[in-house]
Amino acid sequence: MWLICLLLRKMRKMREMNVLSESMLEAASHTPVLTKRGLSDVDKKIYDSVFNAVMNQRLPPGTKLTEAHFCELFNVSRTIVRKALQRLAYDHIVVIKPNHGATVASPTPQETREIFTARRGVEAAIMPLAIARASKAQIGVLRKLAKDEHAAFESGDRANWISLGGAFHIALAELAGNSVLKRFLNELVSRCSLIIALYELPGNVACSHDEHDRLIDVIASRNVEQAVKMMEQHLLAIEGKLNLNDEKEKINLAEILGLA
Amino acid sequence: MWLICLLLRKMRKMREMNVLSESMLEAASHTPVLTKRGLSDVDKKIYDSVFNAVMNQRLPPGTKLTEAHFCELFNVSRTIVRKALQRLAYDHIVVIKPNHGATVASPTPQETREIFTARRGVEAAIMPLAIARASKAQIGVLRKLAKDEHAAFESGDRANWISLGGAFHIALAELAGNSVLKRFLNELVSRCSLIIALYELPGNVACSHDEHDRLIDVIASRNVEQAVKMMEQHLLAIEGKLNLNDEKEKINLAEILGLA
DNA sequence: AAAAACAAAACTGAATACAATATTTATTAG
DNA sequence: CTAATAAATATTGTATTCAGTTTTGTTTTT
Repeated sequence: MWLICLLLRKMRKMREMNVLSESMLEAASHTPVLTKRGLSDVDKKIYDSVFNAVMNQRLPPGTKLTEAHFCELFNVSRTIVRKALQRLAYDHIVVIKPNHGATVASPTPQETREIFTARRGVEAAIMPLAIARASKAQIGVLRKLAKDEHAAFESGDRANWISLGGAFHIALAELAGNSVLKRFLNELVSRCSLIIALYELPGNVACSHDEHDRLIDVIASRNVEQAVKMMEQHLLAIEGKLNLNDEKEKINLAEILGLA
Repeated sequence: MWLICLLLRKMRKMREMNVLSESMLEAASHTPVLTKRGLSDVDKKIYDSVFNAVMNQRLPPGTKLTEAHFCELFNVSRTIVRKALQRLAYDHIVVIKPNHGATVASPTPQETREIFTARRGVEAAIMPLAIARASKAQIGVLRKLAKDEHAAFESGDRANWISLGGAFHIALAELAGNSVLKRFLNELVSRCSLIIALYELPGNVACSHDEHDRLIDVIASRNVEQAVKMMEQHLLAIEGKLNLNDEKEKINLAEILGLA
């Protein structure tokens, strides 16, 4: 009995205490020490490096991000590292607990539902603006993105494909020409990427290629009402494919231990 | 001729270089040095103090916020002050320019339009959620807020009245039960308060008391479609009362100098 | 007298140092 | 050998220090 207890505790730790390995952050150091002036820029590099690693699912949720580690990797003081981590925390990519440092966020099912609800709202607000400003050329850009996404899917590059799926939505926000909504969507899309990494049922697809294509068609036809509706359906479909029962953890632990 | 030039330069400086005076931040120091442990909390105090001062229009847009000043006021090191200022910058309450420090944000007309557009979208997303969860008691809370708002208006306490006007919308977001949308709206409402301070035509009212009352009626009747529409109208009305011509500055300078 | 150049002060940017807290490892009693 | 305890280590929180930049004030030059 105590053995199971011990194992359970260990399992929980293993899950929560992923450790940052350098391979997770694509070689971002190699700072050629050409920082002419005191100008920083490095904090942005750290931010992007973590952000991209999370988006591409190289940094799994729960991974501990130790400040000192980044100091080595980027050759800066903790001052800079902390700045980057605090910004990441603000964007809900990482979570900072006082005296416990930063870890990659792992949204709960409840949070997930809230995020998707918010995203539906924001994308609904974006759509009419995007349609109003969509030129032939810009629709071409969207089509290009959908094509790339399809290619990534075919080639089996799952991480890249998820990333491109997000890029399509970001491009739409860009098109809308509202920097506030774009920033909101940016946060939501990246958090959704995190969520998909956490909750997507294996073998399932997050965002089918055709749906984006059909969305582009409706946008091109400038049918606002239909476009908004289709976007909502699209997002509901993505959410529906997640495994969001709140008892995920329990179930997993049970099956890992070969019980039940 | 050079005198006019000099005056113009001085005027511009006066406008942009408001100086933080302690009276602007309601007595927030008085730290009884009871910080038992290293636990901070102070950065939140600084954040709130600035935030409230901006919301209540005690800190006008453009005011320079010097780090050292806050160090004295709150008896902490610049580390803490910087953390608070960076968070404020993230929420677009203040703007940080490299090597120039933090100043209270002064949104441009273009930004203003984007903020209001975003706000219409976010509030439209919030409304159905709020209606779905609105109990009798919660509607009572809304009515109480509207009443307080009316009282503040009657008593001529303009700052408090604007603040309460925002509080009504925040309460609605709270009711919706979506923390993400609530956070978005929080940012938008506070930025709108800033904007009203900057752009509202004197003698105009930002948010008429009756409108909130009528909104509550529609919410109580659970008519989602009508409520969304009314909210949109309400926000458009607020925006419409602003003086958003891009040449505001030029005009003001000219009339200040008594020319034209 | 106006403009330019220089000097001083104020302020921000970033690294380091020190203190507090958490986590791990070692130790010892049961 | 387990469980509890204590030391050691690692990590975060905050203050201080030094360096670089901007602003301000003064002097010098034309």
